[in-house]
Amino acid sequence: MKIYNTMTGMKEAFVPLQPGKVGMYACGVTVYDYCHVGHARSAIVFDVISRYLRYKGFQTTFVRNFTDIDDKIIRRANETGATWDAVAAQFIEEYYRDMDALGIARADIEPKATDHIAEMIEVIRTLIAKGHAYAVREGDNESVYFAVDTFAEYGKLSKKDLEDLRAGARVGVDERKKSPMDFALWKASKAGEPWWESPWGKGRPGWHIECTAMSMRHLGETIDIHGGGADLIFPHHENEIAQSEAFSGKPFARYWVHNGFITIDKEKMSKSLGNFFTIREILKSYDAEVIRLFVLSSHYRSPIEFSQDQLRDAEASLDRYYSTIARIEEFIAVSAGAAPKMQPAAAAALKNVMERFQPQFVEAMDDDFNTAIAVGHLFEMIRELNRFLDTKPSGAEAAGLLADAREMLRSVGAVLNLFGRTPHQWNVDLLRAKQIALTEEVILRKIQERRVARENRDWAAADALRQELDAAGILLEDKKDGTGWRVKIV
RNA sequence: GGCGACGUACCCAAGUGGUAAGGGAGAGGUCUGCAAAACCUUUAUUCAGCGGUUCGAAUCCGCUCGUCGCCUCCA
Repeated sequence: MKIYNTMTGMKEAFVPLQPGKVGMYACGVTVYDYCHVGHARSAIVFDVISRYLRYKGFQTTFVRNFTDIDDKIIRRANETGATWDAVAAQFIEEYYRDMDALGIARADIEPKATDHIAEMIEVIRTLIAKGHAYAVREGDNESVYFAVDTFAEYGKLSKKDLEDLRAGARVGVDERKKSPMDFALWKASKAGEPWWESPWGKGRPGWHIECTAMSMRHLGETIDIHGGGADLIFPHHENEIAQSEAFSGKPFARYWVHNGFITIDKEKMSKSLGNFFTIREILKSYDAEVIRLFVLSSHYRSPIEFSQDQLRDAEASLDRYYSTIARIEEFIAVSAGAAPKMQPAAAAALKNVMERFQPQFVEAMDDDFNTAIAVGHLFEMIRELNRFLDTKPSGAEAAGLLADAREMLRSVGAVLNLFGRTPHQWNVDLLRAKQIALTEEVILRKIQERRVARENRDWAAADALRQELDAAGILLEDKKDGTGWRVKIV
């Protein structure tokens, strides 16, 4: 298995610290607002990575944190009149609502920054003792900064040169810092801000220190995989490395994994640009699985352009998948008991694709979690299954083959957490996602009416019913043993 | 200004040395009472451009053009 490591800029063979075990930490969200599609991408990517690691047999411990204390949370609290911890609690809840909908599994450990203040203080103390950090008085309390000059390898992750950073510093230089690049480990609390008691008086943690404290507490001083969005490379992850390695003297993470952005009109989707869609907004008109497939159709490091067209593409692909599964189920129900019949060439072609399917999936995922290729193979299988069905086979052997194929798709789909529903459920859920004002009951009644009309060879009445449903967004499919319905895509 | 990505058909997208996956859209066909789905055919002698290395390059190197990201909070 190979993983692209941001640290080296290369795909590397994945060798965990302890054979068979993986410790992985992904930076989660700061809980001050609803999540947007960019957050969804990151969550989906690391969800799939952890699922795949388990699929490969690694005993995986996955930690994803919540940043529940920070300037933005405090600001939000001040704006809304709520307390800072109420804001955090609310948006953790909202986060779970969105992520649960998207099929993001809970991480094994989901720590909160504020539950690890003691660990952070311990790390900061040691860093001061080792000469890597210094306290600066601010009123009655002190702030503590990490002295970047004491960590010779600073910049190794983001490939930045300390001199360039200084020269290009765009932020107003804080007079109290020894060097402009020094960053806060601990912030003296200002009036009205939340605070914790510390050796430096009343204060609160800086942003980066929480990940060091939580990662070490839950996974040890060196972990296998540390991930997050590409925008965290600098300064967040760079600073984590500096403080963590200065503290422990050991490598902090062996593989650094960063997902690419979601863009709109080629620009990064972000709060500050205002060009974002919340997960919740998208879920008003698309099924959650559509978002998942949209994300997993590209490699996790590539930028993906967000648009309605893209979502519709993903929706059409999913519909194709579920339609094929529906065909298979129908075949098994209807034709399995019939006289055995299979065209040898068609059966051989299907068997061939089936044999290659799982190894190809593993090969794709082993190559830096290439879900785009994996999804490609999945749809090749779909095409082959349809081809086979078109040869009109029958009998138990054909049914067995199709059942095996369906099971393969299901088990591989589970790693991506896709394709988990029945075709019927997919269509029922689409009624809601597409806000179609018909219930399944009504649709079935219309189909019944149309059946009667067709039996009477009243084609005009039958077609009128078809058109009526079509106008509402429902397609009817006449088959040998009856008429089925599906939600029209696009 | 510094650093780093990326540029593959109408659209999306994989492909990091061996002769262009897959999906969508379009056109034609098979099937169908009409449809739909599905399948078949068709859409890049070519991978932003120009040079170079090589028996061989979309893949490696150089330059040019274009787009984006990070350098400040950001998934």
